[in-house]
Amino acid sequence: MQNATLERTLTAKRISPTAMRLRVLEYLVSREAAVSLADVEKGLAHTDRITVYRTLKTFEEHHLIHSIEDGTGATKYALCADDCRPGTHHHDLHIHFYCRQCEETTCLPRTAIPALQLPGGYTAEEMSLTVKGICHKCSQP
Amino acid sequence: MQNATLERTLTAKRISPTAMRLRVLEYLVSREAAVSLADVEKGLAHTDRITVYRTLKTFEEHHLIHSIEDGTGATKYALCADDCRPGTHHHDLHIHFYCRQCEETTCLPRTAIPALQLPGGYTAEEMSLTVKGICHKCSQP
DNA sequence: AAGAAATTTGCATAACCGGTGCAAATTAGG
DNA sequence: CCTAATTTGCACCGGTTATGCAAATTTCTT
Repeated sequence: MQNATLERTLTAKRISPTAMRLRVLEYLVSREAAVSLADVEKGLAHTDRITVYRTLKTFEEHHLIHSIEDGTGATKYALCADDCRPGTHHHDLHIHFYCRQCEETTCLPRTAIPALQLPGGYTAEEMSLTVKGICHKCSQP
Repeated sequence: MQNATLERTLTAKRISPTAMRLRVLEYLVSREAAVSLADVEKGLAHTDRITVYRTLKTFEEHHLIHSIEDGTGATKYALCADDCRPGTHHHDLHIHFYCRQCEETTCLPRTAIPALQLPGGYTAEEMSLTVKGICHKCSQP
């Protein structure tokens, strides 16, 4: 992806486009599956783990990425959909699929979570639905 | 709860009723919300963290309790419903509710997860749905 | 363009959670 | 009651998340 495009992606979310952040974002868009902090650290040479950690936190605060708990112990991160801006941010209202074969976690944006009827008095603000199984790539014969 | 009742609960799941396990189980049934390893450690005096850890693992293996990832970083545990025995164990197929006010996680067994239609090629084996918001206790005026 | 202010980065360091190996203590079995 | 198996407690390890602080970079102002 063009550097100018990455830069516009950051400024659109009101994130100062520093060299570090451009590198992390470039890595994120190059990966299809959700990535962990360790993944980014390994994928980018000569980077400080703490800086990557804070970069991801900044991205998350500005709703450029969202975090995923897939049960592996390490928090994963994935780019938000384009229409995921503050105010209409739907808090990851899609399924996260963890494949126990390839051990990758992916977002399934086209699979909406059906509306739930919570017991009286309960108010839902966010929800996360993680499904574990075999993904379509690993199901190929 | 009577000690004999606790003991029967353990033996029914084929767990040897040692003193340690009876104490941990007594603590679990006394708590309404899901508890973390640290909670049990703090709730019971003169206990070794590792022993509690392994006790919880044993309980989980024998389907007496199930683990919950509520996004707080620490794994929580809650007693399984009575009909949750091996074979018909439904892998926590109910909603887990995390209240950001009281910071407690509870099971909502009467709120079933609606069936999902996954994209082609994907096979679901387990799933977990965690809802974050305000619980009925913290909604009281 | 230059200098000051604010932000970002990198290093040290630590808290916390989950986990393993091994020897002592406890429980179960004959 | 004595032996074998299980359980418990201590020492210790590793990974992830996190904070404080000084240096470097970026942004703002003149």
